[in-house]
Amino acid sequence: MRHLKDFEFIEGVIRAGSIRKASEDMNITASALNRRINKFEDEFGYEIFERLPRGVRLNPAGELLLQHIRAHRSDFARLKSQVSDLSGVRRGHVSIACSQALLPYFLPREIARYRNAHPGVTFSVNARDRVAAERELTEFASDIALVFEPLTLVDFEVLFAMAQPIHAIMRATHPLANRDEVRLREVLQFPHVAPSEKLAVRILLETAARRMSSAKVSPLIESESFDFMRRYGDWEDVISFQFPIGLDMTAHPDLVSRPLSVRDVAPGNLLLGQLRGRTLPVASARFVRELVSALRAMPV
Amino acid sequence: MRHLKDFEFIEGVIRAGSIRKASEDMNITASALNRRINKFEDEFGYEIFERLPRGVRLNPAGELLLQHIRAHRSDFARLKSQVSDLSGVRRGHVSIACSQALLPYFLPREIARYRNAHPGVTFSVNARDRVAAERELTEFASDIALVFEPLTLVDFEVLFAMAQPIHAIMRATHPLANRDEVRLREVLQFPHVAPSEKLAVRILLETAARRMSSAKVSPLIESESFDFMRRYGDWEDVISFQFPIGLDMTAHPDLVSRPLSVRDVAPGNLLLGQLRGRTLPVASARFVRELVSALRAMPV
DNA sequence: CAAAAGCGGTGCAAAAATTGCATCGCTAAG
DNA sequence: CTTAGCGATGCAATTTTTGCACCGCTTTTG
Repeated sequence: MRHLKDFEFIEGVIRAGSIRKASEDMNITASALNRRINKFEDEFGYEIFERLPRGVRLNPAGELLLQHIRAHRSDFARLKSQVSDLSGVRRGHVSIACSQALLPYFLPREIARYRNAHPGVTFSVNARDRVAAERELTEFASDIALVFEPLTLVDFEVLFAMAQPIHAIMRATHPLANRDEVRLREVLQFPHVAPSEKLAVRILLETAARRMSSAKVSPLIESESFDFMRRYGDWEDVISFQFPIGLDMTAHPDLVSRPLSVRDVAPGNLLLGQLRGRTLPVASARFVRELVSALRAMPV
Repeated sequence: MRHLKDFEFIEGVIRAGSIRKASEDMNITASALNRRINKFEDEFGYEIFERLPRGVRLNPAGELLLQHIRAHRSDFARLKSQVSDLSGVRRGHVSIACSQALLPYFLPREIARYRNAHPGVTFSVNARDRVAAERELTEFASDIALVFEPLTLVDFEVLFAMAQPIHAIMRATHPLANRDEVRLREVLQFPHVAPSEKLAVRILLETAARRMSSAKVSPLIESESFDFMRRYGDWEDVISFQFPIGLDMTAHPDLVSRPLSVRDVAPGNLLLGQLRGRTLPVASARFVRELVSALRAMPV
């Protein structure tokens, strides 16, 4: 597409930090690229780059332009998706930034179901913490986010919200395994592992523990990977924590999961969201509808 | 701006209805224009025009593209306005579609006040009936609309609403001139003039009259111009109708305006609105804020 | 019913825009 | 103080776009 060429070059220069570096990445001479940039600034009426001795950097006007470029690219993708939709092709792409808990069971199941009905639709799925997920939305790098406890909510438009209590996962032989729910103070007295500070589970646990004098989160092992922590339980008798949407206990008959009492620990808020004010591509919008009804139908 | 060139040509072809006609309007040969269109369709991946024996017409994909073009043009204008704003230029343009009642007093005063603070900002102000105003918003031909009783409200995002009772304007010597408010049945028994069917005042009057058996709107003169109707009162002793925001009785000491009783006639809803979901250029957005506070401060 | 008028598409050469190469002047790192 | 890396620029080569003439087609018109 002709019009987007300039935009691509500009983004390339931003990424590379200098015109010369960018020119190597993009099969073009530095001089030609330089002239394109200068010409664009001329026609645009304002400089968008600061010329530094070691390269270029966006000035405030350029920052605004970059935002426009990203918005335009996404709009254009949506247009194409609408057009191919009305020609019956029913194609499209959905990009999702999500919490780890959605990766093993929930999203594979839902995406498979959706692709069964719409085989032309492709997906990108990436685990992101709550900060990164919000940033990806604003940069139009992801269409939708499905994360626990997003941080700022400034540009995050909530499409669906759902509370999930944290579950403690332990061996079926564990002393606490026969309870219906477990108390935080109890569970922290046993050896346990916990996710790292930037993950919602840990934050909720810490917040709850701070409210109690004698309780303290002191994990034997800290990790960003819930997968790792669950598997570590095969080797040592420890308690781990996870949201139930990330669990399928039938696959592990020797393990049990018990909810932490909501009297102790606030449940995590799973939020489905998009960039505020953005109109999603049709494929993404339709998938969101499916997700919402699937989440609604979830057992609590 | 290079990227917008294709879009301009496409819009030209849509306007002209044929490539040849458009080519005459736009200083380009038909063949060159034809090739641009074909090339664009190639790169876009879909045809956007139906080829008819007497010209071309948009197909559904083209309609979507047209919407995108308009949105993009407006976005780009907003970007420029933001950029010039941060370079301290404080320029911009605000286009308004409004009811006639706003033309003589309210908008001139508010625009003058605004331009006093921001001399770089220019305005387009055009009287439009409620149907045309909504269409202009969707076509990005106007940034904001200020109209009585818009029709569909589908794409009309209400930014501020305010009810105004219809006033009857008569000579100070008129038999009804000493009332605080007048009843519809009374006023219709005197010679009166009324706006035409597509204007909100008339619709409200007709709706009210239909609810009464004996009352009927039977104007001596019908006009789309409130200015004309008011001036006609200089020559014949007739009652005319208008919203108070369009009146300044101090300028006409021989005339009085009396509200129609709200028991008889529903007040008109003056709605300030924009295209739903659109982000306005900074100048327009700021002017909207001023308008809202001015409307809020209006005496009822 | 045939001629005319109007339409979109196309081959080819001229014109215009873009690109690559060599090189300049500048600044900060070594 | 040298040097490496940067953006800018003059000039020629190359690619893209345009204008002209003309084709095949359909509808209008006399």
